[in-house]
Amino acid sequence: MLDDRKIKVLYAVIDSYLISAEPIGSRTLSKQYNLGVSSATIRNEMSDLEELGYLNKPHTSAGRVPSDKAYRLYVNEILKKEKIKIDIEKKEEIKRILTKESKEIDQLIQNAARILSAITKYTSIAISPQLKKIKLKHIQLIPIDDMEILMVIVSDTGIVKNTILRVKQNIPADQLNTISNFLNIKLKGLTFDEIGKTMGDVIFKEMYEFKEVIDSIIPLINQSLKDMDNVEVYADGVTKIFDFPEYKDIDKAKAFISFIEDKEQIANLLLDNSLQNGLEITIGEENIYDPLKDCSLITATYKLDGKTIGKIGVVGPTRMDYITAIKALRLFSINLTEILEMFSR
Amino acid sequence: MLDDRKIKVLYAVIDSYLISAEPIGSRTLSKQYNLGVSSATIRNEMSDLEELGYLNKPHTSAGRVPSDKAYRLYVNEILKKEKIKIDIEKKEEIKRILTKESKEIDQLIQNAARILSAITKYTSIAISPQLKKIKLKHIQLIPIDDMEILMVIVSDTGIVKNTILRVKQNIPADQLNTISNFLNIKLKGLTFDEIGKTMGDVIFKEMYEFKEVIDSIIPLINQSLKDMDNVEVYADGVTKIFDFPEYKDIDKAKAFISFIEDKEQIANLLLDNSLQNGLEITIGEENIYDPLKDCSLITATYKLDGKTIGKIGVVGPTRMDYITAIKALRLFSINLTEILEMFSR
DNA sequence: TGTTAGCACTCAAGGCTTAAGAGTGCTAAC
DNA sequence: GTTAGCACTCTTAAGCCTTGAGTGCTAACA
Repeated sequence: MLDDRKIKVLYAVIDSYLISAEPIGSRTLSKQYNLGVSSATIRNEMSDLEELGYLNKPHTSAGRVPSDKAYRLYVNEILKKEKIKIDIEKKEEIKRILTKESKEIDQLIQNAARILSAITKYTSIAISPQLKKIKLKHIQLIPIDDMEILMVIVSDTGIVKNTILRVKQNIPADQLNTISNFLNIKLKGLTFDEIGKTMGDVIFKEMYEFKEVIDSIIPLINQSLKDMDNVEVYADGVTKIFDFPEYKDIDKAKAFISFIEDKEQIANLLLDNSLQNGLEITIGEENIYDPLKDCSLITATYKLDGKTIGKIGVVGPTRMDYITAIKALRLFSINLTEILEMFSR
Repeated sequence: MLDDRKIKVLYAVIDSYLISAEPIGSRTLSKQYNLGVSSATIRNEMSDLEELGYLNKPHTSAGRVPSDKAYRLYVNEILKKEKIKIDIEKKEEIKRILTKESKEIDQLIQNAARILSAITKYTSIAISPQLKKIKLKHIQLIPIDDMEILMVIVSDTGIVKNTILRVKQNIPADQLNTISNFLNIKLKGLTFDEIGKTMGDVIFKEMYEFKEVIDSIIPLINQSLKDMDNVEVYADGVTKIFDFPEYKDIDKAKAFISFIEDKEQIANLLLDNSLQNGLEITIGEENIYDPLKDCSLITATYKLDGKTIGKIGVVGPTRMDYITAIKALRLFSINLTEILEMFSR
């Protein structure tokens, strides 16, 4: 469908537009790119490419601009050719920094978002792991006051969460200890999902002697688990969007920043296609969310125990430097997975 | 120095500018405000006011605009006259919402920032309490793995912090328990400041039998305490700045948003004058930080045990609705203090 | 003496026109 | 099939003019 020369012309247009953000015409193209044919011929090819939907004209005499379809072709080709080898040295350097600066997982993801944005010059977004998929490593109930119990939960990824449970009667420390130990034995190694389901059954049958105490605690634990299931959303480099001429328009910039600031929406965005594995690129109109319809979103997942547990990505104009962005995301995907592996050991 | 009529004219200019954001001329002023004199007289008064530094002219034929000095006069007058009675009903409603939606202190401050921004239509910023000033309620060391100990710290405001300590040798659970109990007895009720100072002394003398174990833990605990001393910074409604015509300029908007996004800078800003008590208003050039030099910043403190432990504020154009903002901040100051009181009980 | 009307003057902003420049599409010749 | 040439299109920037809001000064008035 697209012969060799058409591809060449198309790539030249894309290349030029990635750099300049200006529509390009046949004559300029023939001067700047050594295509071996005259501007008139290029003109004809460009006309064909427009008809095929790969190029757009902002107006009659303005030169042409790549369409989403063109970027899609271009990106698919990049991915196919595996041009994108990550720089091992850079990877290791970033891994060092991340490991050094991050003591817990939330911090790790936040730092990753920060560095990713700094490297790519685009806005970065990320979600921290969904607890549902993470395994319990330790649970402990600690008496604080007469009516207050601190519940501490440690996951296998090193995440620690605590909730203060307010109970109606005083529960002696040794009872709490016994209960803690029991819960540990029964629940250790289960995901939070599984805990949610089995909790009721197990407890009521086997811990009859502490029934009264447990009755008052169990709903609180369940509630706490539910509360914990919020994924954290991080964004960094939001104002980088101002660097792109396509966002010189204040309303567009506002829409973009407002969108990124809305953590809930970003969570939905990143949880879409339910953490499907690997690298994902959504170009322009392919995006569901309106403010992203002239952006491209590139995301990568990170894993633990072979299971995808979170996502990190960059957002920029469709005219973005896909190669750099893809490289960076591959790199972070691998690094995060490796560091999480270390954390959980 | 300023006679009655000058004040009247000045206030009319301010009033008009607060609403319209446009420079106002003598004729328009005389038509819209019932000042009882002709535009020519107003013209003379405005000329005087300009000479005195209360009015500025954007250019020769553009009408006049209040200066920072004018706003300062205006604001001082507002504060003096105590015009600003807070709406008890509204206060209680917000208190209800805050109490309902906030389980821990960080969440409380974040929610407060969110609601404050929604009410005032300005960008809000806040810092969570500085741990230094907060008292320890409970500390517990929990064994997790062979080489890992979880340290949980509960403050009197209900803040819970944990750190995983990695130690070199396995420490038996009962030893950890003994140490925990000892630490609790010795440190309970002290502020983190005081703990940092006395820790070394107390421990080494009295816990000789666990010296070896403690030697390996103490530095880790100290480090953790230091790590914890980061105040959290929250901002909300950042994009509200786009609603003001003075920020239609993209570079100004970028500078503003970049500034607000820089949490460290905001922390410095709010920690300035070291949490001096009460309401504070900084107008335009009074601000130290460049991006705020045409903004006004209004902050209020919140307290615990009579001690100021944090700050919340709004940032807007100097042309801001001071009365609403001041009312809102008074209200949040009181509410946060009251809710913290509840939390710590 | 303070107030006011009147008038000349200033300046920004918006509208119009024009010219320049980049580009297209078509045609005819190579 | 490729290319040169040309008429045509459309945006952008510059220049010019007009309009309108506003100022400051002067002279007259109460």
